[in-house]
Amino acid sequence: MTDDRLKTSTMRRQPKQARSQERVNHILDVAEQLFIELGYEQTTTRAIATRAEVPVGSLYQFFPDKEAIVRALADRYFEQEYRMFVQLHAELIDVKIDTYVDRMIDAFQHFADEHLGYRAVLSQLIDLMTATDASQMNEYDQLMLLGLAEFLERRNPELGASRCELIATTVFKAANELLWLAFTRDIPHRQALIAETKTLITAYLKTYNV
Amino acid sequence: MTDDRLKTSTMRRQPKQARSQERVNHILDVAEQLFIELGYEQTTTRAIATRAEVPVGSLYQFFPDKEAIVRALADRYFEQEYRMFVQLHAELIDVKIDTYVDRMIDAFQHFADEHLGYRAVLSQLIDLMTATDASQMNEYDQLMLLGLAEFLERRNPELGASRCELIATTVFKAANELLWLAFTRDIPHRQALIAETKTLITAYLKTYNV
Amino acid sequence: MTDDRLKTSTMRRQPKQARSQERVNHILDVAEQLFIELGYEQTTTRAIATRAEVPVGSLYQFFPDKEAIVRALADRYFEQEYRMFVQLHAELIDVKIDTYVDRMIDAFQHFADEHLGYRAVLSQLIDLMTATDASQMNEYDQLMLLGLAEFLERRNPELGASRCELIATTVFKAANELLWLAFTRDIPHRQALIAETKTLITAYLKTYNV
Amino acid sequence: MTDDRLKTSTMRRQPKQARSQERVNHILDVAEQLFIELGYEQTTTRAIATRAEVPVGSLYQFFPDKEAIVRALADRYFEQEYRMFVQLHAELIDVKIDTYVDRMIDAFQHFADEHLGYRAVLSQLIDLMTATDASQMNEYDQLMLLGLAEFLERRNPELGASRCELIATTVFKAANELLWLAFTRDIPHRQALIAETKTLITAYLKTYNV
DNA sequence: TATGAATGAGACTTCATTCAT
DNA sequence: GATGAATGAAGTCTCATTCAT
Repeated sequence: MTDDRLKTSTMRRQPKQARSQERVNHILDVAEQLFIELGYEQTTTRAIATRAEVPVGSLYQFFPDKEAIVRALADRYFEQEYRMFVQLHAELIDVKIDTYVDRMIDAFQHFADEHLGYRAVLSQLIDLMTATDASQMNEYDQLMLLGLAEFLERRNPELGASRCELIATTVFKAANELLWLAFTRDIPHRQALIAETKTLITAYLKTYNV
Repeated sequence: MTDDRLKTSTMRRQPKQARSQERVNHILDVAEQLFIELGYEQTTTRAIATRAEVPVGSLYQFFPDKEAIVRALADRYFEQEYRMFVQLHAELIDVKIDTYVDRMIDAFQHFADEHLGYRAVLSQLIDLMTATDASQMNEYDQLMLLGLAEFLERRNPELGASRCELIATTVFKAANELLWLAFTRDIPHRQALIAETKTLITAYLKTYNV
Repeated sequence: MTDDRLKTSTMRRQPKQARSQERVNHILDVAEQLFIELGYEQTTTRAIATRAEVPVGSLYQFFPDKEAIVRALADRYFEQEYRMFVQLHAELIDVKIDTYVDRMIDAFQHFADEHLGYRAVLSQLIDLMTATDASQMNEYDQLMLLGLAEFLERRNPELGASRCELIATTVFKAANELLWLAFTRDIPHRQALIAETKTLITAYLKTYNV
Repeated sequence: MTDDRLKTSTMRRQPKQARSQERVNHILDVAEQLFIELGYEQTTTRAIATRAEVPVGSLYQFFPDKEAIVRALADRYFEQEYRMFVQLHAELIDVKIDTYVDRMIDAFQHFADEHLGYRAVLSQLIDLMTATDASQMNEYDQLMLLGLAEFLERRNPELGASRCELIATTVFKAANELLWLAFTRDIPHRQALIAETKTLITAYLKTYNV
């Protein structure tokens, strides 16, 4: 589980100076907000530039095109989420499965709570990928998945690596979807849905004695 | 659980003649294909019209605008899916839960197999709704959900109606997401993932003794 | 001063039956209303047909194209206005000029009062003519002008025919414009403006001892 | 009577550089010509752009939409006309009324002579206003009107301000209309009509001892 | 004769991206 | 490097008119 740094291959110029890095982050913040408000297609590069108070020309110095902005935004999310996971995972390495599930789900929910643009950006990212390649997970998701898989295998070595990956995938996707759904509900329903999610995942994992 | 009528409020003119109905369906088929290939925004009304070999004007005779096309497409999916569910649900009313889950999931997978545009269309629909109201489920999904909830309550009346609805929601969303994921995989992985989905759902429902 | 009948050269088919004539009039009524509400260009032939509760096809049976509708409408106005003028003119043939001006202006104002579409239609007519030929007066206006000119000449034969035509033209145009302006004002201002118009015209005509 | 600034609120971007200002003027010149030739509705933005040899995009950089072009054109006229009036009015402040009328009318006729698009543009402007608010005069016309009204009151203070405004309005409208009419006539008739206009206005004003 | 679905040219406008300054 | 005016292809949608039924 190597600790990767932010992939920046999508950026035109790696800002060397702190000042530029700030600018890039500011642009991303603005873009995130606009994507949430208007959606990707309805958000114009000019709108981003204007709201970020940078000239369009400058924006294009950091990002080769509009698509690069979503990608950079997604990268930023992935990295943060991944960091959160790695740290919590280390803390929970020895607790029993109910606790692991409980704490993890709470953590992811908390993350989503604070990153409202995540879904808007992600769904756009999926659209962009559809147009080109296919639905491959991003590197960080992959890493988290492997982290969970290893964890499961360590707990029940009989399962084998590939089976554990499958289980991890199942857990991730199911939990992820339900967490998103929870977000669209009011607080009481949200709590209930999150509790169910925990029940679902725990029941599943228990069938594998992990 | 009444058998509802095709919602056509999104259409400008309800085609009365078989000829026109055919045309509308053909337009929807073409639109579906293009949405899959290019995504909603990249698909132009002109492209739809051209590929469907109808003049744009005709297209606009049936659909007031581009958005109405996605909505009509979604309606078409929802209705078909719902019909499928109702019929199968009736057949499985008395089988044990493992079998119910097994057969249902197979059926939904089969449905998705044959309606590749479903997801592309749905995700766009979500974007459109975000712009206006919020993430409310469509009528048909709602009906299916209630169908499942009633089924659960009949099996274990102690759960109560609202709890059963929550469980049903959880099941639907989790299964749905995993099914979509399965779709992006090659056949062997897909089968494995579907099997896991069944395990997941069954384990969950068993905790409720249904 | 021959009494002309409605010019119908612009109509495709001269409705022979009373039923059709009614229909044509109804279409014109509706068109008038829509031209007032929306303007000529914004009024679609379909809108006219729909509101008139006739099929578009039928509309095109009476009018070769959209332009023909404005023309027919204008003709209708001209004829009515002309009739009004002829009758009043006969009544006033011997009164003194102040009275003539007073009564005539009141009459024209009354006419405009009851034909709100007049100006909308007329201004469109002018645009249409600009595109083709030029600003020639219509036949009925011409007839009214000659009527007034003859009247002036009879009162002061020294002026001569052509001079009287010039004076008549001046009177007509100036009065007409001010009457239209009066229309855009609220009632008190309107009354004042009409009084001024009478003063203006009377003062002018008195310089010619008519 | 302050000398007002060019109203440019209708323009998207106030061209700061001489180069851009030239471009805007050129676009307006071309638009004027096309409005004269074809009328407002028949003149397409593309046609304007093409004839002006600018890309459509550039046109839309200066004008938010087609309507803004007519408005800007009208503003240009109003301002020029107003300047002309102010200057001449100052020169004629002490002459007797016959001379004032004579010189003013000649000046307005001369202005119209050189601005053939004026009427086409104005009549469209009226249509546009009808759609929104109502027939309110533009600022410059208002200023000219007040200028004339003050002039009249100074000459005959007994009339009072509001009465003088009414007289000024009457004079303006009547003269304006006849001038436009004069334009549609050949030179000899035009001269005659203009002479009559002077007679009309002078006779009228003399009834007020100004 | 009556109908109204069908047609498709073309209108207005937007916006990602470039490049001269 | 920084700027933002310039570009023009392309998108959505309208509507007068026709013509098969």
